[in-house]
Amino acid sequence: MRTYGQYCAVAKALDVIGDRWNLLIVRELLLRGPSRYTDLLGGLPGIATNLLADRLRQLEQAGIVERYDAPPPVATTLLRLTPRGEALRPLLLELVRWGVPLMVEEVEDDAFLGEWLTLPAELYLSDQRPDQPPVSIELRVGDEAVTVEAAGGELRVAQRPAENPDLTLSGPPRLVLGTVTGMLPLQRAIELGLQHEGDLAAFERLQAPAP
Amino acid sequence: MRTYGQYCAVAKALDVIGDRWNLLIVRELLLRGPSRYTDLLGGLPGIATNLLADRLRQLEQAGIVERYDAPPPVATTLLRLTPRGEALRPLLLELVRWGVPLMVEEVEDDAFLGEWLTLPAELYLSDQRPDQPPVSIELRVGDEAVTVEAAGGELRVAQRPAENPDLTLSGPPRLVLGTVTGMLPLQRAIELGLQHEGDLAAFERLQAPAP
DNA sequence: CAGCATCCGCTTTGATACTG
DNA sequence: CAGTATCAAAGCGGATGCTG
Repeated sequence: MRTYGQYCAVAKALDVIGDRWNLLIVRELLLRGPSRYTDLLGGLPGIATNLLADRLRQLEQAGIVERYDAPPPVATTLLRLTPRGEALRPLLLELVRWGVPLMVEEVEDDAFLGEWLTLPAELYLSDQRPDQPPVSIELRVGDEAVTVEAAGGELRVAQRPAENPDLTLSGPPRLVLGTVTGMLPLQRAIELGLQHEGDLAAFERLQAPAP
Repeated sequence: MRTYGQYCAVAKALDVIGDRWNLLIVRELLLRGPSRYTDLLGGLPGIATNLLADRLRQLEQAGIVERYDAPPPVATTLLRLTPRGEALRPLLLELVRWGVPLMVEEVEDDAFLGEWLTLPAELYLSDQRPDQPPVSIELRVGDEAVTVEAAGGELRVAQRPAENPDLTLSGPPRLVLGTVTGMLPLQRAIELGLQHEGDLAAFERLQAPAP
């Protein structure tokens, strides 16, 4: 393992998670939970398969990822984060917070997966009206759906279509993400082409006042 | 610039700050404030000079670092963080938080600079007794000193010797850092060779209860 | 000396092909 | 499905040279 050779906590952390792709692999495992090798490959457009194999070995040795044999219905080897790996969640959220302003730029031909909406949703949305009855909102980009549910002050974000959403927002990645993060006011996003179906007031319940 | 090509905030952030050395350069500028090129070189043991020049250009173009001409007493070009660069501080602190457990391992022949104590000090120490009169503690490793001052609920950490410290703690990096982070109880650190001079109670005022 | 640029041997990456 | 094998191209670290 290549190391910076500095007795500094930042350098030591980067020795372990600073290599290219490492934090994106952690992102995928955080978002998807236990995953098969091939699922990770699918969630990491652009990675070379030998690199993924390599990095997983590294991360396993560093105690961030572990392998285990899933019981019969699945019956294959799965990869998951250890507690030490889960402990990277706050770091990932900080990366999101700092990275979101970079998302205003054009998409060109970037890859996009709906699951990538879940971290920003967790970071920027919350239940502002715990006293009100639950609401559920579906975010749609292409054929990928993310469900955001607020109930009793709790927010739950899941990577699946909603059953009876109070509101569905759909459109290109930039508009949906911009709306979620508050970088784009809802009305402005709609003017720019964000599709909506249902009760727009449901969204206001989730949106924290601008920080 | 090499990019992951993913429309995801984590990936976009790493496109900019994920390259080797980048976050350590930000660390140095956070710790030292505006710095000359050569000072950065000194604070980054192991970096190749061409890489530093390269990365500084990158960071400048990304709006994280800026150059300016210092007025007469200095009379040279200095490098400093832009507000966008300063905004990386919470991320660096998360890296410290996650990285500190890696510091229990042996030092081997890692480089060490006293300034690297300041981020952990900020993260792990705080004024627990705002009502009491101010205290000042000096941390010493070799000939490098860091001063931690608590007064009225505020904590200030500076990279210089203290004037009239209530307490001086000195010893090898592992003992001083272990004490600051609370990984090593004070008494245990002293048994292991941490030197102290002054009022040990001053330290307890700064130490937050284990989280 | 401060602030780089150039060259060079080595390692890492990324794309593709192939295997149990 | 879950990787390994191969190889060209890019990046890295170290040394050295150039310029104000």
